[in-house]
Amino acid sequence: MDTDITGDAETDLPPPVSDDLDDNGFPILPPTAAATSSFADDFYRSGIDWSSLQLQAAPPHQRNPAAGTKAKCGGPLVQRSLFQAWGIEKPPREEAAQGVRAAAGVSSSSASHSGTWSGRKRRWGGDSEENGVAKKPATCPFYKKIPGTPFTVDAFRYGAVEGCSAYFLSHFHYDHYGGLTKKWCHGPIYCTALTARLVKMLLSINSEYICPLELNTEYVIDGVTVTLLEANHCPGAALIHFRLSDGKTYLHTGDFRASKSMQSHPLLQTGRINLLYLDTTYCNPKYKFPPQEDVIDFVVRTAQRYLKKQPKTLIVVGAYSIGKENVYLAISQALEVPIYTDASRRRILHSFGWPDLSKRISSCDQSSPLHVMPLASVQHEKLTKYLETLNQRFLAVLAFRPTGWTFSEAAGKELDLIKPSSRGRVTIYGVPYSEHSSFTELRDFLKFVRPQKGL
DNA sequence: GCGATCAGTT
DNA sequence: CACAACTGATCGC
Repeated sequence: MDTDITGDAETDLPPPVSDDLDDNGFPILPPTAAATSSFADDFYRSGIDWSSLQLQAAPPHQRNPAAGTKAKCGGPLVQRSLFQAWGIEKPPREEAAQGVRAAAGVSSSSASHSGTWSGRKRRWGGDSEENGVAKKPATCPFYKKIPGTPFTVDAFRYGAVEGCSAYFLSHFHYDHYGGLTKKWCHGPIYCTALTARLVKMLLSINSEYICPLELNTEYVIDGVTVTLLEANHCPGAALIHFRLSDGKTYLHTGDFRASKSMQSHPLLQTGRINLLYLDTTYCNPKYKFPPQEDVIDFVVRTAQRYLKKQPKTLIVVGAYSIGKENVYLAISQALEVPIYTDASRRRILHSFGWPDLSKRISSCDQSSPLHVMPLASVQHEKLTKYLETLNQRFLAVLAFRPTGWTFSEAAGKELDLIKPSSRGRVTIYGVPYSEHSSFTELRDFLKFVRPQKGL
């Protein structure tokens, strides 16, 4: 039977569901006596879209009712191994530990997000609740709230969040802005200027709610000092650094790709992060991928090679709405050709305000051998049709899918071992170009940041 | 018609 | 395969 996680925040213990252990041995809901309010419990109970995680302090202290409240009892954080941090002994199977993902592709619903962990479907969030609990959007999960502040991050699908007077948006990807519509009226939205432009342009949010912030600049918002840092994820993506009036410092990474250069930021060098909200998409050593520059270099060399053999080759790069720009920008620069893409993407790319990108964008598909398309279009059948469309201007297609995760061991370490898939005149390369941190990058970042070491 | 949610896709 | 980030279909009003 379904339980309602949308219930009031005061509901400490939702009634147990039928199958209450997932494949990894996590309690879906604490079996009665399980007084353990472990991180995993809270995590699982809080629903959906794990957009960022809070690495909580060591001892699973006294059960903390209302997982979502700001009564975060400020327990110190100790970062141990990533697995230990969530009480995962050892991944029983391969997919075991991968999970602690932020922002799983789990949609807004309050249902079945455990799919990412176990592949088993489960429902536990029916809105139509029997016992008279008013139906409302799923409650904002605890890990999207910043304790001790009236802030949430990437929490737009819960209507007005109680106690929230400022809503932060880490970056403009659907799984993070989901819920934002032109009817938004629950409070100011803080984000980078670039993200702000996209929010306004594509979601028609009323300007009065949009509050752009410059990177690397301190703002005092509701008594909290807030600084946005470059996240190295997609254009406009930011890490959010909070300094509370009591001196506590929190870092919310959103989605990010950790890098050495990040470590030179003054705010991260103080060693004074009390609480870390981490993007752990690839929180498993099995995910390896090379530095972005290496992948870009590989893509460029490959494109050049194909063009040499067949000058009438069309190069296609797949991309989501935003992200992966550097892949096609690099090709454009190396081959000295413009970038063609459709009108809607042109509008988005121009809105970045990046002259080096804007000046290379073309609106004529015949004039450029470099086309950017939605990832979903980068498949043999669609590209074959597309090629016909272009009417003899091109004789072959070389396409890249920057996928971000590596299935083949090979691609992780030796790019030149990547085998393309060819059908007829269409060749497709999956390349491990990631805009999330790899496991080792995550580990190095944690070692550097050392959330609350020694308190 | 619109938003919210679910299912499906690469 | 598994993953992020959609996209489209269906539901409820």
